[in-house]
Amino acid sequence: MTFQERNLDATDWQILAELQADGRLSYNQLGKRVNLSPPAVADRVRRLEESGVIAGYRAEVDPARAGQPLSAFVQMRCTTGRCLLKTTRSEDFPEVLEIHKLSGNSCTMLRVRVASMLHLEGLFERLGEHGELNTHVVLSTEFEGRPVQPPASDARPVTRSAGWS
Amino acid sequence: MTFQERNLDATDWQILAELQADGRLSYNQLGKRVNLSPPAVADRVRRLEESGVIAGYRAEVDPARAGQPLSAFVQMRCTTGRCLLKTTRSEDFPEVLEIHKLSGNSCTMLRVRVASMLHLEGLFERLGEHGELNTHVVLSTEFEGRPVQPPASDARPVTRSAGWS
DNA sequence: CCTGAAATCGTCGTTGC
DNA sequence: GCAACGACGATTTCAGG
Repeated sequence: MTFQERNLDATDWQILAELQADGRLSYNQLGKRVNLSPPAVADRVRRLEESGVIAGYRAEVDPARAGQPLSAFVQMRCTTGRCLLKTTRSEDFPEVLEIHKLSGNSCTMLRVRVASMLHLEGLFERLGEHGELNTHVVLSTEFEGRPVQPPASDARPVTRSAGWS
Repeated sequence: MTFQERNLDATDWQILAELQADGRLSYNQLGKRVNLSPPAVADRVRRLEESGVIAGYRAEVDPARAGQPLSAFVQMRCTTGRCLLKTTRSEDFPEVLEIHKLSGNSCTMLRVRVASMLHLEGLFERLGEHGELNTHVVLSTEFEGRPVQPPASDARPVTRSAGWS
């Protein structure tokens, strides 16, 4: 699929907001909230799906209530030739929920989720084989999963005079 | 709601796996995949919802295709009395997708998402008012949103002899 | 937990603006 | 090109065993 960025109007963003809040809204209810007929919203939603803006629909599982209350961030500075991304497959580390390549000193940023401190310790030991770790245990999460929102209309974030400050 | 951790059997985990992959599965299709009748799976799903294991159903929006291709992690070391958590409301920073309180040196870990480098620069300047920043721009994301999976049956991650190594 | 029937919803083709 | 109307098919839900 070619990567074309669709032009989203206000109605599209309204639809995205509703479906990010409740992915199981019927086209009937969704149509009422955005002031469109059910077939009209169905058409728009289908276009959003086909263009990839809507990547899918997921049930959100509360990890704590599913028996995995501990999470952490792990910055990795991979040993040359032993980078986690190249020497292992994702199935070897089911506790790793996300892997991001970073700029800067750290090679990658990992997000992990485990059942207990014992699991976390064991995971850190296994990850340590692949490089230098910098771990941050999450004490609590203020919020996450905030919906993607339309960019601010005043697109210019700061006004500065030319030259160095 | 009291925080009771439900006992999930193999069928529950199977249901959770399917609904995390596709949150819009009908009870008909879901029943076929887990070998249950539609009313039976509907009952199980309803119990999972009411117990909070299933926190909700969300449409997953691809931020890049929605015009916000840049993301970053921000570790904050809040200035005393100016902690971001206490002096601002979340609406003041719509670019912040997640806020986690951390152990260790950093006060909090933020996950941010913006439309351009100019936005990112402006956001960093605004966040800088609240404490010391340590920013990590994401170059690419290997994967994220991996589903919550059942804990491994061999719950003991490592075997070690007593005493210091 | 499975089988049947009624109500609701999604889908499709058509028409009108 | 987009939105509203109407009929068919599927799904959800409730009753009973």
